[in-house]
Amino acid sequence: MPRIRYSIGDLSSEFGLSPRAIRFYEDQGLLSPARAGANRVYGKRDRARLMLILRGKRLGFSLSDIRQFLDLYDVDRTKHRQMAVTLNLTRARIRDLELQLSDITITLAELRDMEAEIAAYTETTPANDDILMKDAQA
Amino acid sequence: MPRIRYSIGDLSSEFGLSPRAIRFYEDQGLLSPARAGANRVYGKRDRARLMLILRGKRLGFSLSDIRQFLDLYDVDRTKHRQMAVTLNLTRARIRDLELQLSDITITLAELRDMEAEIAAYTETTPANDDILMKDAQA
DNA sequence: GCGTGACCTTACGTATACGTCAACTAGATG
DNA sequence: CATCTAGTTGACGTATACGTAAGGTCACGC
Repeated sequence: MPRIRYSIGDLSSEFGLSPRAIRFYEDQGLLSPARAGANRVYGKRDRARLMLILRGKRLGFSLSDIRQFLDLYDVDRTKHRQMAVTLNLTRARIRDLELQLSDITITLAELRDMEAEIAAYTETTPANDDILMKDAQA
Repeated sequence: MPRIRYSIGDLSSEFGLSPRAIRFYEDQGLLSPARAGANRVYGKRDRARLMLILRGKRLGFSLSDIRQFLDLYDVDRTKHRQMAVTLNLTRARIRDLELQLSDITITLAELRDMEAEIAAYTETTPANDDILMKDAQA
């Protein structure tokens, strides 16, 4: 069976984040490891929570979002409230990302136009005119 | 012919940004309006620059990026250096956005999975198990 | 007894783009 | 004259997620 006690360095190197970051999550109330004297001692549960945190981050949630479902994850035995909250946050996040997606798509199109025009310009090398001014007119 | 002198309030309300923002651009070296006493007086050129700034922002460039081509825009008569720099910044930005795009696409897929699973879960309402733990295992 | 490594706390620094006072001045208006 | 409006500068506040000293503790090995 796997180890069940980890130092901050263990988790740090296992997951490739700084000890500072892990302590920061604790400051923010996302973790609360046991202590051996002054040293933090993480158990299986703490490690699982850390994995949830990292997953949440990969999905673009803020630490306070993550704290929300992490808190519920502890308290709510039936998991219904947790599920509901998580679902809400998830849907909100999806909406965000969908917006970003269309923004980025549009912006990319503009930038590619710009790139093409500049490239064409610098190849033919006329002498004057201004790409950037294109839609910056009154 | 259109007006050729604008107060900070004129530009502020025309473009829908705060006077504070406009002064901030000046602090950052993006603008340098004339003065009438202590008051800022913006000319046609300043207004054009402000439009370039806003366009740059829409395209997601940082103010320091924008300052780069704005600086060159003034000095470089032939525009070759400006074009080159702008082209580089544009291509870098395109790479950024392409990365973001794939990140978002992937994340969206994950989130939609998550949403579906949670929704299914809360409908059938079993009693235990944990969606979030899905890939948070050792 | 001493150096080393891993850990600890406190607390300021970083980046970005402004927001938000505070305190003051100049010009126009009633 | 009093007030209102628009403008000015300076400086601290905001949000996020840590980085980065600086200095101290503790166990281990030699």
